[in-house]
Amino acid sequence: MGCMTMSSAKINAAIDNLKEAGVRITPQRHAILEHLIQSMSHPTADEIYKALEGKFPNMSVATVYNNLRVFKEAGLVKELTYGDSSSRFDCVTTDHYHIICDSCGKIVDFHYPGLDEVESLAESVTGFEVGRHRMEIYGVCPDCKRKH
Amino acid sequence: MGCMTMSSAKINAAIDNLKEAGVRITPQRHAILEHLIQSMSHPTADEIYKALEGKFPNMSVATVYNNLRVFKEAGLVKELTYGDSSSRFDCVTTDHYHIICDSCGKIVDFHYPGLDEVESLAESVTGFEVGRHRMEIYGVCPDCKRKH
DNA sequence: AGACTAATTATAACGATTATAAAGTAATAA
DNA sequence: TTATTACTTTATAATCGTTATAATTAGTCT
Repeated sequence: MGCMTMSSAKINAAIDNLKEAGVRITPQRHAILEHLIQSMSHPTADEIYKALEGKFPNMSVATVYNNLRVFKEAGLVKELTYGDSSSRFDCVTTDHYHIICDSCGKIVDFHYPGLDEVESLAESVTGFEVGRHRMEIYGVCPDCKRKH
Repeated sequence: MGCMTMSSAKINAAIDNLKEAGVRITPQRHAILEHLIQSMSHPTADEIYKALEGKFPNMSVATVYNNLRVFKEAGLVKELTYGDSSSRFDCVTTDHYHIICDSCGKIVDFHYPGLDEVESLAESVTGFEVGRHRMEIYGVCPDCKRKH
């Protein structure tokens, strides 16, 4: 099974998901979703907008934002908010964390079993009812290490 | 030893720290630092600005931002960037994490030994040279639980 | 005091995101 | 099929946090 085939399977699954939620699949939505799934990066709204302006010369940047919100509400996409100016968007597949290069900004996924222990400690110490957590690791990626 | 005394000890320590780094202690800087240390919250730049406009009716919001940057560079203050619009600022005392209420936005500190294991796993899996990490836990605080 | 440097102020600019209103498109009902 | 309705996109303006700029003020050092 080739790479493109896997991508289109993911796209189809996502589209079915949206249809069930009563969301119309417009050409723009399809393209944004496709771009999110096929690009291995974690693009900003503007990057998506620019990547698709060839296919959709008249698409508005508001359409990108609107539909990213729709996808978020459907649980298909997560918004990643780091310190820098603009949000990045990540297709929700399996749970994973991100490690971010301080030097070039590259974001790499990595898996870790979970941090239930931290959550339950926080719960008992603070009295909160814990729902979720976020974690990012920062460092220098192999490429940037080599360059220094 | 009363609470005010402890606060002023912290303020003095912070001021000594800045002086050693060659930073002038202006009245504005003193007030911003004092507010950051004494307020138990994690204020935004605008909240600091508004809190001090009684004492400094002519202070510019740029002064708040400028000095928060100075404090950050001196290692006295950490900028907290969550998904919402504006950054929050936290005096660096001891290492701690934050737990945030999804309902009212309250931020509570909590301590946890550390997540060295996660860092070293990430390092070996990704080839990054890991420097630090951030983590936040989200949930519903006791007050908001009661209200529902 | 005089010269130099740093800090503050007021204001304008910037950039990401959101709101608005008009026009287009698809779904549904008569 | 046509009319009605709701949804979507587009273009544009507005908003808001933050940063840059230039002028003024204040502190430091001979």
